Amino acid sequence: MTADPTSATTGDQDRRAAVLESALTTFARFGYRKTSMEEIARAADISRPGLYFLFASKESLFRAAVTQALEQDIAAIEQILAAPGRPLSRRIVEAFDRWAGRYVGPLTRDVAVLIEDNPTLLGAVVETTPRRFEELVTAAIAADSPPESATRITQTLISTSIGIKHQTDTRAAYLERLEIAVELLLL
Amino acid sequence: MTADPTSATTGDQDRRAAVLESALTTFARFGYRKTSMEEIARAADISRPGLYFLFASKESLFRAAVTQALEQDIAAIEQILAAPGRPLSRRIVEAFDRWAGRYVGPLTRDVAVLIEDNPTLLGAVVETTPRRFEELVTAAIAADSPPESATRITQTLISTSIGIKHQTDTRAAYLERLEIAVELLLL
DNA sequence: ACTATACAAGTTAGGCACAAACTGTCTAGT
DNA sequence: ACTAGACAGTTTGTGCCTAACTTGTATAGT
Repeated sequence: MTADPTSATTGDQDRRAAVLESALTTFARFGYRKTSMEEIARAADISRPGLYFLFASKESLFRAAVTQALEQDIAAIEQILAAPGRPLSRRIVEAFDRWAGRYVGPLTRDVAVLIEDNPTLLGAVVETTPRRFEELVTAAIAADSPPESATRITQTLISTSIGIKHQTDTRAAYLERLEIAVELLLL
Repeated sequence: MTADPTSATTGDQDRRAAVLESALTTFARFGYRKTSMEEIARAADISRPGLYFLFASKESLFRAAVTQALEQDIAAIEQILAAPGRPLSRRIVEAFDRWAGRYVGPLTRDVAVLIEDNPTLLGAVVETTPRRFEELVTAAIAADSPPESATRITQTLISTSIGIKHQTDTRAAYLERLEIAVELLLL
């Protein structure tokens, strides 16, 4: 008998996840076109044919990398917003930080641009995930506010977050401005 | 004796202003580089050498066009915010509409990008005018709110406006979203 | 106070050949 | 379940040339 197939599958998925994570940062640094499969393989410490063993093509790899990052972000945001002890404004700020603040820094600040610039390469995830984020934030706010104004507060906060992302260069600056906006809008 | 020099000078300035206005829309359509002096002259219904009689170079023409537009915007915004009868939120919305909503439409939506893409061509106007806009809005809000929170409300509104500008395609959509934000932030 | 025409100097665009790099696949090896 | 190496077919970058265009100016005319 060989090794337990379940753990073997888990090992596969771990490897895939690790490759996708490093691949996304590589894509973020150089953009989709200028990132070669060789560079991705080197960053993941595997051979280039081995990379093709894990992913059928560069395009599907890119899709998987973005999808994984978005799903992990959504999962983390669900956790953050569900934490019962912390005040609402604190949870909202942390949710936005995970959603947008992560992608402000000089290194990975182009992930958002990367996604926006290649809409055809990515499936419906790019459309549905922001909507999911909006739903989560709206639900969290609706616990403390009338539900009708919760959607308006959420939409305004999302716009504000986008604006701040364009105005600031560091994650700290983004957070500072966002905290003010959340404080003003959640009263 | 020849014609009155004062009226002659005024005529010059009117012609200059009209040329600058059409030149700005032409720049907005094709960008700075791809707009030729011939096109600008044609749009202004004068000859190309005549254009050089009014402006020494393409660069100074561009600078003058942007400067004039910004100064006219600021002047109009001063008028809007100073109108005593209208409610504050209405005046704020109209001020932002003049400041940013004007540059959302499909035709002239790239004026902001145009300005941001050519920082070296433009002098300090591009830095000082947004600051002036912020000061005007802050002063208007400070009439109804504690001055300390007025600056924070203004900064947040500016960020929100930038975000909405990136999310919407039409001036009407921009206005709709902005009105919600102003209503939420001015309570 | 302009227009029309023309011109020099410089920049840009298009075409084309050729070298380099990239993707996706295969084979052999461990 | 991989790695190393190699390979075909295609895409991409580069150097170079020429034609077209652009800027700024000058001249003559009204």
